[in-house]
Amino acid sequence: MSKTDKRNDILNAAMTLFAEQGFHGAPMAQISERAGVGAGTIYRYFKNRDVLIMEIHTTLFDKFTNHLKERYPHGRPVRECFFHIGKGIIDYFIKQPLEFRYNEQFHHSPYGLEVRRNKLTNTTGEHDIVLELYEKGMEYQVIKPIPMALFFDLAIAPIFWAVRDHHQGFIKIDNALSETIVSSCWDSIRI
Amino acid sequence: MSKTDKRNDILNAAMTLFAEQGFHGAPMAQISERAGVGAGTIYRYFKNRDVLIMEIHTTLFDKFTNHLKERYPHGRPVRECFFHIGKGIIDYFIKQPLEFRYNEQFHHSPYGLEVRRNKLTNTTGEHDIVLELYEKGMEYQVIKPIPMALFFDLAIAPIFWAVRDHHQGFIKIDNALSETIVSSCWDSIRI
DNA sequence: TTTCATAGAATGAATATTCATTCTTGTTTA
DNA sequence: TAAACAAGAATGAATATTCATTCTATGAAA
Repeated sequence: MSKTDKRNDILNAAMTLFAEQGFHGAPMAQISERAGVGAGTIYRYFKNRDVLIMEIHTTLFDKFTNHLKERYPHGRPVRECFFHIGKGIIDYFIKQPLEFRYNEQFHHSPYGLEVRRNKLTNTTGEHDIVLELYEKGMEYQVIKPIPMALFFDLAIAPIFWAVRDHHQGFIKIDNALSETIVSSCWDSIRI
Repeated sequence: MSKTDKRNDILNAAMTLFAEQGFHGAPMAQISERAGVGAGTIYRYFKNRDVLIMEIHTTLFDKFTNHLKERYPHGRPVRECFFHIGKGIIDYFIKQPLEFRYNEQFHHSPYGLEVRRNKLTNTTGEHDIVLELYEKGMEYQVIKPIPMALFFDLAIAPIFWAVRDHHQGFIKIDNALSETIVSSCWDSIRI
């Protein structure tokens, strides 16, 4: 087994256990067991628990944003871009329950706040498609004149809550309902 | 000091510490210290840690719903009722940062899922004003025909996210912005 | 009024457990 | 053979809960 294999096993095991049981329900011993490695081996690949948690996040985040960027309708109207993103988020996380749960855990932990803070304050750097959408929407005056953070809240919050409800069995999101959700979010931000 | 005083001291100390440091950042010893009681005393009033956490939630929840029910415009149009609730939530949690943070912690923990499950499945029992609003909206066809859980998601999620952003300093919610937020949520659910 | 007895409230040191991290020893690879 | 890798036992710190003991308030007895 190659070096990267083992590293991946650890990442996967940890992601699954954190998703299923929360950060505090998954001790390192359990992670190592599930990954099929010794407890000490984890520390050959990750300095400590926190680093492991952050590493999982960046790995998942990259995978997720790559998915969103696939077939992204660059240059098309703001509304169309918004629908691409909204439905893309739903599609992705409906198919990936564990990644979704990991994400939820992460963003409601101290780690998550840090990340969000960087995201919202560092306008420089990373080329974020949602941020770009906001700026374009403002420029062409197709969305309400509201602060960027609020734009995120209105546009994204119901989507995540709805996906959560789907996974918890409160609703069943099919294509039609997905359309309804994104369309409703659009109604809340469009002028 | 009366018996209820001491119980209240414990509830308050625990609520504050849980809000500030999360459930896992506040050991019982710290709670007892802050409450000004012995470590063992907590266990005279609460069977164990979990019971304490649940008890805080029900206490806060009662307080919160009572606030929402004050001057509730019974019998008025659905839109007006919705604005009362939406702005009521914002007002309340802007003024009560600690209760808000406790709430967030709670609802993103295993305890929270349990509570929400009961809420959405037990249609009998508690007389919930948001539920009533949903049914009335359906009846008069002033809101979109969507599942109840999704109604919650669209109507409430951005409000909570926005309040969180306010407390984290990303936006500043004044009266005007509060109106904008609730109005935007309304746009997403109205027909 | 003062003294004593009692209930039960309160305490916090002691206990038992859990868990991240390190260390020692053995194994594989180059 | 030397160097890197892996395993899992050992360590020590943290922490929820318990429980033997102390304290306090009330009221009866002297």
